[in-house]
Amino acid sequence: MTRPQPTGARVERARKDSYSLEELLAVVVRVFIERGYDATSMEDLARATGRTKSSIYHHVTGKEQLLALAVSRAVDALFAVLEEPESLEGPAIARLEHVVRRSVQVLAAQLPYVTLLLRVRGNTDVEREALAKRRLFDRRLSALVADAIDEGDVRADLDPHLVTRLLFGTVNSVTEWYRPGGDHRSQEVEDALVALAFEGMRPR
Amino acid sequence: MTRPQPTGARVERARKDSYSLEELLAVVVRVFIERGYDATSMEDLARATGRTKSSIYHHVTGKEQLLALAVSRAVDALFAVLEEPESLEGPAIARLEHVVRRSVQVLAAQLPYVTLLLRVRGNTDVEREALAKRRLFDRRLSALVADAIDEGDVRADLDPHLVTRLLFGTVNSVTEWYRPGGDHRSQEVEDALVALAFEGMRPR
DNA sequence: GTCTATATGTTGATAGAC
DNA sequence: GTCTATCAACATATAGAC
Repeated sequence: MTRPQPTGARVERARKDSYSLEELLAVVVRVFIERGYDATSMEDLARATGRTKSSIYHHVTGKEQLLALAVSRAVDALFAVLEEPESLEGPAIARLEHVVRRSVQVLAAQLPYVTLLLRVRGNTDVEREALAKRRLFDRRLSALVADAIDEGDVRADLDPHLVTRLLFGTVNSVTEWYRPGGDHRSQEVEDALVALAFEGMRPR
Repeated sequence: MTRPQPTGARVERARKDSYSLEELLAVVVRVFIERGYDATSMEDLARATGRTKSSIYHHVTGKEQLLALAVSRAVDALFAVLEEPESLEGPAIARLEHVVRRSVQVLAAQLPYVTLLLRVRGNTDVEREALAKRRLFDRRLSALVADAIDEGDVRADLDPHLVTRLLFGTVNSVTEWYRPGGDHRSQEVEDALVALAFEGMRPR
């Protein structure tokens, strides 16, 4: 979903533009999350980046494109997980565990972008497209859970869709409190989440 | 947190005002959730309620008070759960299960208000106060989980705070997809969530 | 308790100088 | 590529008639 660098342009120029946009986006996303996308004005973004509104309009067509660029990073990273060999081969239960683990990793590594993706509501075209992508992702996960039930490795007494929703509700909820360098490390969260989801809270 | 009806006023009048505000609030909260609090204009609310902006200003001091009224309903309902006898007496594991079950019930019964509470970000005083209440609630839950670990009924190999966050992250994530009259009934969600949280996905 | 009309500020976006 | 200056649209909120 993200476009590769224009190969024809002078390398010096392309590199500089790209860096500029990347830098801009990092700041913008931080503000979008802090204040909410809608509550954030272009003036806020100008202040946060130390530039003027006009300068931002030189890089992007408007506020909505900034959102589009940000959520596409999250979407790309999450869908890439589904294409990894470990997500495609082997018993469904192992594929499911891999997708859960990698989702937590992506969430931690791309925290601002994933957070923004999960907060999208559907007011604009960009947001509706992002929601459509999320639904597509959910459908892939649901199939994985259903397969794991068929193979006898996930309990069959619960509705597969419900299990999917609760499982990835748990994964997604991590964006609400996980902070790099905070109380818990990414690896610890990943292990605890998998342990709880697969084995439960009670001692065995 | 919600004030009782003024007992001195004429009953007819008080009842009508109260009903009016309740009716207004129900519509307002629906729009807040649909479009997001910040993205919702007073004009949007006027249109949705079939009245004018001025008419709304006759009932409340402004947009922020509407948010305050809405989130206080959710806060009140959730804190009431913590004061129920089953939340205060008996083994910690049983108290924990009760709070989880009742939280899901409250979430389903007061879906719009709880949804709004969980989406609050902290831009205004009202939002910051709501966030403070949520932190207070979380601390009570964390103590419950810690007690259950001490009593040997929850596995001791995971950090209590982490378990709390994942457990109630799962509960809260239900607002993202649960709809009354939708695919799953409230009771089914409650049972599945408790089953997964306590026993895990794997067959025992 | 509702309305129309309007004050006052802020928004996203553009024009044009440097 | 950044700036200042500005626009038209829209925001919250209020005044005052009915």
